[in-house]
Amino acid sequence: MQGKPNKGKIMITTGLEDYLELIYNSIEKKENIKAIDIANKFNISRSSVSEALIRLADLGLIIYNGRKGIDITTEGKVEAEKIIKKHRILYTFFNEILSINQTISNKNACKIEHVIDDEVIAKIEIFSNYCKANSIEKKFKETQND
Amino acid sequence: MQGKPNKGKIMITTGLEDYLELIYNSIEKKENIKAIDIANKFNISRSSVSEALIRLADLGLIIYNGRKGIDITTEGKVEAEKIIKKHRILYTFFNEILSINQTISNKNACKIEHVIDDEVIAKIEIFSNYCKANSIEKKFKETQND
DNA sequence: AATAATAGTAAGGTATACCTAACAAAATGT
DNA sequence: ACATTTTGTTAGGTATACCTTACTATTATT
Repeated sequence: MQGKPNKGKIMITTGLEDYLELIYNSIEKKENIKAIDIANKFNISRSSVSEALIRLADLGLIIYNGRKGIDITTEGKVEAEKIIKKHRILYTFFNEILSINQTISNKNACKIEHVIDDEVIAKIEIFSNYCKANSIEKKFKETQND
Repeated sequence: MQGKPNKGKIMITTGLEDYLELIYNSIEKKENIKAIDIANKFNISRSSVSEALIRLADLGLIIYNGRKGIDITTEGKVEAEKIIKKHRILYTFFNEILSINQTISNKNACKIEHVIDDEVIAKIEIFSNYCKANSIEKKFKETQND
């Protein structure tokens, strides 16, 4: 039922997706991400990260050379960007349309981004834009205060 | 990272939640659900269901006596109802507000219901009602056809 | 340069969620 | 009633995602 990576596609698990996301973001910020940073961020052991990085490298998503550093491949970037885009769309919907605080919006986006289908995400994005274009989120927020 | 049941609460895993949901719905419909029905529904083996039912019974959510039948406890009902409510709210939002077809709406509700927080679900419910009360979903749908 | 601290790996362990194969008990068909 | 099929259980196996402990290699401190 679980853990079974989906069909043919690359399809990595929730955990690996999270680690890849962090690697991508760090590299974008020109930060030199190391295995231990991932361990600290997600509160998992160094050895678990070690294994996970080897897996991501096996999947062709990163280039990993131990202490020499972690780099992301083109394919890895594409995957990471997909996840980050989902995250951003969900976060925006929760925070800006539903007026849910940043922490909860982020936490829920983090979990849902791994399971939601592209079609649904696409619709949420369009709908969020529609709401903003028509100030629906403002009108909705007003009904919430009374 | 994964599979780790959350904090103190009852907290069962995605798979167990799905099975409990089916058990609850079958009992509501006065159907006599058996282990094999669960196996067929979720495409898993009889032995996996056997284990899962023992686990649900250990958690106090069902009463399981092999061939003698599956029954749900009060606590199990409460848990199942929570999940089913989340499912319903998500399904309605996807299908009626975003105009996503029933199959995709259902599939995504099935996955998200296990990870979304109560606060977010509550807001989605209120927002869906607000949309319907103001025919926002109809106006949105019109912009989609052009 | 020598020592101490940090970072990564390896080995071995746990728990979960599946699986198949073999078996036993119960339900069903004739 | 007897044979067949169905259903559930057991035993043993796989893969994942964690863990701890011990070890090694590198980096920093003095």
